[in-house]
Amino acid sequence: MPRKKTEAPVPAQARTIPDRAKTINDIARLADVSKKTVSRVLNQSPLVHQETRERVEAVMREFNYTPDPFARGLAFRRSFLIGMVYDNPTAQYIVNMQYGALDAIRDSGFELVVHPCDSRSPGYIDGVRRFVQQQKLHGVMLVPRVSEDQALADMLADIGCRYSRIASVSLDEASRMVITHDRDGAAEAADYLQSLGHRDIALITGPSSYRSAHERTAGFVDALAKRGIELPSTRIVEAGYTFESGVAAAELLLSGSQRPSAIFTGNDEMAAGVYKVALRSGISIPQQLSVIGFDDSPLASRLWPALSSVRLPVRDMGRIAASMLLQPESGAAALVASASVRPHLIVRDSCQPPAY
Amino acid sequence: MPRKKTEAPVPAQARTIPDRAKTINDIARLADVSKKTVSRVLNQSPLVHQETRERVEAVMREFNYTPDPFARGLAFRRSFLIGMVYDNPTAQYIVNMQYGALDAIRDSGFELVVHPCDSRSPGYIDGVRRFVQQQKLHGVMLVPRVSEDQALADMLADIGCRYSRIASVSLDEASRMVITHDRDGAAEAADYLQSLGHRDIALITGPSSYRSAHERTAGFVDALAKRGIELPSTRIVEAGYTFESGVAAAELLLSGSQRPSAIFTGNDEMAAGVYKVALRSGISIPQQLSVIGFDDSPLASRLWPALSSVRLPVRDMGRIAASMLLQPESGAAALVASASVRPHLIVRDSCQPPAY
DNA sequence: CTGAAAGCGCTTACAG
DNA sequence: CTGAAAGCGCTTACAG
Repeated sequence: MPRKKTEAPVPAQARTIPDRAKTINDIARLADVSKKTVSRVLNQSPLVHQETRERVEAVMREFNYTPDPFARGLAFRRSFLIGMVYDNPTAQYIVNMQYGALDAIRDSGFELVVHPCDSRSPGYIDGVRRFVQQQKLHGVMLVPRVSEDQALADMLADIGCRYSRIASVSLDEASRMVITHDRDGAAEAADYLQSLGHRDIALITGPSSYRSAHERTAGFVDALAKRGIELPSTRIVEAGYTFESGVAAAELLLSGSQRPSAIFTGNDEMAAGVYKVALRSGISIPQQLSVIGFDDSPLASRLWPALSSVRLPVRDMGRIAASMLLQPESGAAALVASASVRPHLIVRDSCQPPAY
Repeated sequence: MPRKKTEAPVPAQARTIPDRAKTINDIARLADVSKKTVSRVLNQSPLVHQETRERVEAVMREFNYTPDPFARGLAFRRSFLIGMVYDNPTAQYIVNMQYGALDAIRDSGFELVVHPCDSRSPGYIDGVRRFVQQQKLHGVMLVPRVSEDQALADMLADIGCRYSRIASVSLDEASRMVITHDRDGAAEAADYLQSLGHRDIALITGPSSYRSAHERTAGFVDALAKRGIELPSTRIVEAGYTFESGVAAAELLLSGSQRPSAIFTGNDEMAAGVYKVALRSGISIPQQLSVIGFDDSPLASRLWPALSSVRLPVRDMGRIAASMLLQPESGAAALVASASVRPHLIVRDSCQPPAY
């Protein structure tokens, strides 16, 4: 790739590139085009002669040129930053989602900016708005549970900020949704317990205000019903997705003389609560009690016996949600087909047939 | 705070502010000063008359003005972004550190950009350099274990990027260090076990290439020695900071007929491995075996019996490390006094006197 | 298909 | 203590 030093009658001086980062002007001079043409190449405009484009690209590559994101941000009135907005899910969930988003934006020139917030505080939507407008974000990923807040989505649409939402069911246009189908995962857990022979099964759910909790509960209850098992309301306890609330719910379910032979919990934290109550009461898992969690957090394999749990492909979810933001408006449709991810049950050592 | 509409003989037209975000020009016009003076107020220059400053600030407040970070970034050749560079510690650690950093930059106009990397891959330092230069980062926080890599720090110094390092011991100038004193935390664990009456104690360490592992080991061994207990080399097993490696190490230590009465592990993951082996072998915790972990991860309280563990104030560490980057060069000294954080033992249910 | 001019919203020299 | 000019590195709008 020789530099065509002698091709054009450009004075030597004009070819002298200072020893600092190259700018669009340097590239233009070296490629014997105007900066506007370089800009066109940068922005993939079709209005460039193939030969010209190649020459410009060669120079860019030779000098390892990347455009200044701040100059572009100023001119475009839009940055090359993707925001991730979330409200306190578990740490592993956040981190996996971040890895997924970073997978998607790697080598794209975009970067990831994080914005945790408290969706119960009154000013949180304003906080997100300031964040988005101040940083001129290219787009934001909405993670459960803020993804379920229609007022937030409305605000973003209002200010013209693109976004993608990750949720257990569709809440928006397909091009903005990553649907996780939690219902199917819960159904798989139900089928598995039924197939092992369990009939007296209990359920510890997350807070009913969470869409995911609702979906997981419905998926589990419906799948059991389909196999002829009706859960009495005494076998369904609502808890708060926390370890402590799981402990309290388990105490309720395991204290009576009529114990269920299996418990499904809306997440792994609450399953750990069930473990605590069972171990402390001398109820052995899985011999006397089968347990299934949801999330497949690291906790699941750390517990003993290792907890069977429904895994959500969180990293994939993050990758897809970020990709949706990068697509040009028109290309979003192409992604929709893959924008639906499926949970599946990871079987470990916490279940066996009931001891009747 | 009435707008002094009639004070200066400015034509009405000049006071008409379009209905878009205010710029420095709008503020200048409204405050009857030049944009340069507004810029001075923005940058806290002392070269502004007190009265002028107050007038400008009032206008800024009235119109909720915040400067455009991209325009500033372009002119300053430096952004208002803080980078966090890390190499795969546990999720909770990362998330807590992020919360701490966000605590520090809240309302400062800065934002946090995350950059996980793989310090074993050959090009990782180059990757960080591109990240820093491309985004013109204001500074980066180096989290263990990348914080221990002198080559990384040298590269950053080389390109003139400010940074702060979080590590168990001092590795750099005081103004760039948050020192976590892991040694003291491990010593506290040793003292506690000794005070309970344990004499035959074992240690599962992290990889010797990690500075934190070295410090935790040294702190534990030295504190025991100071109390007259020498650990034979057979009681010290090096593992990999992972659950699985903890299982393997525990199998080694718990298989013989001469079992130690207590085990201290370099992190909670490995302590969970000890739990697994003990539970599966019918060794009851804490009756037959006391265990102490390090990190106080969420896992610690989820295990049963709840694991005593040494807590590092990770969020504080993140807050301090980010604050150091925000200080003007001169002000860094003021922070040094507080830039040293102390671990402490959280006592739960995993230890009791040995059953001799 | 290509380019010269003006502008994005700030700052750094340089004057006064 | 304050300001007019030029510039940061890109893009948009307009010509050709």
